[in-house]
Amino acid sequence: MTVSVSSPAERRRNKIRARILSAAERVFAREGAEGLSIRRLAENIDYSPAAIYKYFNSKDELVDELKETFFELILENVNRIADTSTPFAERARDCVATYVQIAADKPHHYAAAFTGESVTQAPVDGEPGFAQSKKGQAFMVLSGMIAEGVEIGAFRPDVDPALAAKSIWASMHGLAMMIVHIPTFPAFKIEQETMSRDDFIQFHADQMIRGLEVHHG
Amino acid sequence: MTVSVSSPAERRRNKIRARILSAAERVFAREGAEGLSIRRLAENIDYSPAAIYKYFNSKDELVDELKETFFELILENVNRIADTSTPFAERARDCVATYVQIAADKPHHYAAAFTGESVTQAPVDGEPGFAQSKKGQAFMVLSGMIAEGVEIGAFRPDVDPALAAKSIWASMHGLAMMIVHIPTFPAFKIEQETMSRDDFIQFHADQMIRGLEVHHG
DNA sequence: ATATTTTGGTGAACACTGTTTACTTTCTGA
DNA sequence: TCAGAAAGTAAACAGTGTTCACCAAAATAT
Repeated sequence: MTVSVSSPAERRRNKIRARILSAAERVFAREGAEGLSIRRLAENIDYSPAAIYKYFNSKDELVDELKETFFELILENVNRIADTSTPFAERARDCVATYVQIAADKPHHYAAAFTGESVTQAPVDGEPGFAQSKKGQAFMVLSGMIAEGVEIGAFRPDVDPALAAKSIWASMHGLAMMIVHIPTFPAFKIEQETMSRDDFIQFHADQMIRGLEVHHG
Repeated sequence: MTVSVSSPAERRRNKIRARILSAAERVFAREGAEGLSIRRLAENIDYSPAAIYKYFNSKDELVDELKETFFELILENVNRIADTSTPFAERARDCVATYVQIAADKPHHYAAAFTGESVTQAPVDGEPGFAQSKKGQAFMVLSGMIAEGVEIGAFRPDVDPALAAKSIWASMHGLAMMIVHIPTFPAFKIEQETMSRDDFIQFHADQMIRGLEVHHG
């Protein structure tokens, strides 16, 4: 084993890999996976199309890496909020809100992160480490927060945190997907008089959390 | 104008159109839009690829028709349930459950119905009749049911039906998408001990509705 | 310093895709 | 019967992801 953790050749290679990813990121953010063609990408970075295959085994692997770093971004933000000491209810809402907002900011990333997940295709034995994936980690943070809510006494004592987390995650996901696919959501363009997107996100988060709260009528 | 509402030529044409759609439906259900190629489709029905363009202007238009009839299926079922006289709470849950279940049955249809909706692309002026589309009608049914819930007194009097409907629709949509993209949802394959899918759908529906109910503590 | 192997890069091809064009055949309406 | 429309087709265009044989340069080993 060499003593230097990264040889010059290795660093040079990583640099080019990063340049490819960076160029890919730019066009992917605007046009999604369909719009990102190997040939166009190669032209952008002034290489031959085949060269890219020296750095990535396939286009799918390349965009997988884009998706993973995207969820890393979500995870970082959500985690940062989850660790603050603001009141529990606010904190929970803020987590949901930033999750959805980041999704709305990079719609192609978010949609692809789930869509590409192989519709209907059987999981490849145990799923390649959902718990390890950034997506899985983001879910764990959410799940942990809900457990905290139960401990604190903010939520009904009979809620199963793992179960409730899945339900809330689904609801969050739904709102994110709606915004991603219907750019004007929650408006339908017919109606002019509607709540702003940010307000609606808050409203939705409240609605979700209300389902877990103890009924203090 | 001819006296016969459909000439023999016209009927023949519709028959072939239907055969194309039927063949397309079969492969689309299994492999989605990507797997459905004009050439394969043409081979299935024993025509030349170009022939299909005498019946449809583009592949997109063809699959749009598949998606629309799919949402027609959802609309019919949800409508049928909404019109029964079973207790309100059950009825509401059943609507959600069947919506999600039909989505789970034809994952490619459901995913495509939203995914193809043009991510991030500006709506083509007023959206081509969302209220007229089967999707829009399905939303109206939901919205109506919630309004009914408010009148009945089952829901808090301060809920805006249109707003709540959007929130619930988003939550429904999220669960449907989760199931579509993660075939084992709500399990993550790591954990063996989990609630069954149907039970989870019920749980999720309860959770959503609880957010609207009056707090009878 | 020389020989050898690995790496980075390429042009050309393969097997696909949706779509269009020019052309022929078939059917239909007057 | 005959003009014109409709139905159907082969071939090509312009893309796509990917692979293969090949070459040069750099890293490694002798």
